[in-house]
Amino acid sequence: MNYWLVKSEPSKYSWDELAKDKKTNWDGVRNYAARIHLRAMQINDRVLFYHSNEGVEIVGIAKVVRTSYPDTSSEQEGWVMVDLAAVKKLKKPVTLSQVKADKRLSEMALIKLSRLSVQPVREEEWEIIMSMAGEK
DNA sequence: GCCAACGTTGGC
DNA sequence: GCCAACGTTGGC
Repeated sequence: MNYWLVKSEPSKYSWDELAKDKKTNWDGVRNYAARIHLRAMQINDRVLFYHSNEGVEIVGIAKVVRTSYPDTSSEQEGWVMVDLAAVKKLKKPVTLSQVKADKRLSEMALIKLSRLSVQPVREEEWEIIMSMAGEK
């Protein structure tokens, strides 16, 4: 199983909306690096849900329920989306400043590639974040 | 193929 | 609202 992180501006699509919808198609990704990660996603991979701009924190866990398929929101060929389903809201959200403050997380794409909207998370990083979130 | 100009993302 | 970082575009 692989781990990922996706970003969303809560004013556009928040964790609460995903929790209410149960699942959603993760469309609108128009970045080549992000697309590579979308294509690599497998069913049941775990996905951290991050709120950018507002909150600036990891708020929940989602999972991949459908692997990549053509993004119908794009007029151009080639862009893809996946389907994500809500798994659970974190007991305690993990803020960007907490991630920045932990040396063990200093290699995270969230910090190093701050503009990448779909990014991989290492298993060690996942475990650290889970413990910060009070999930262990 | 280089690089300047420009647009977008996202933290603060 | 500002600005740094970075991706994309387009002229040469």
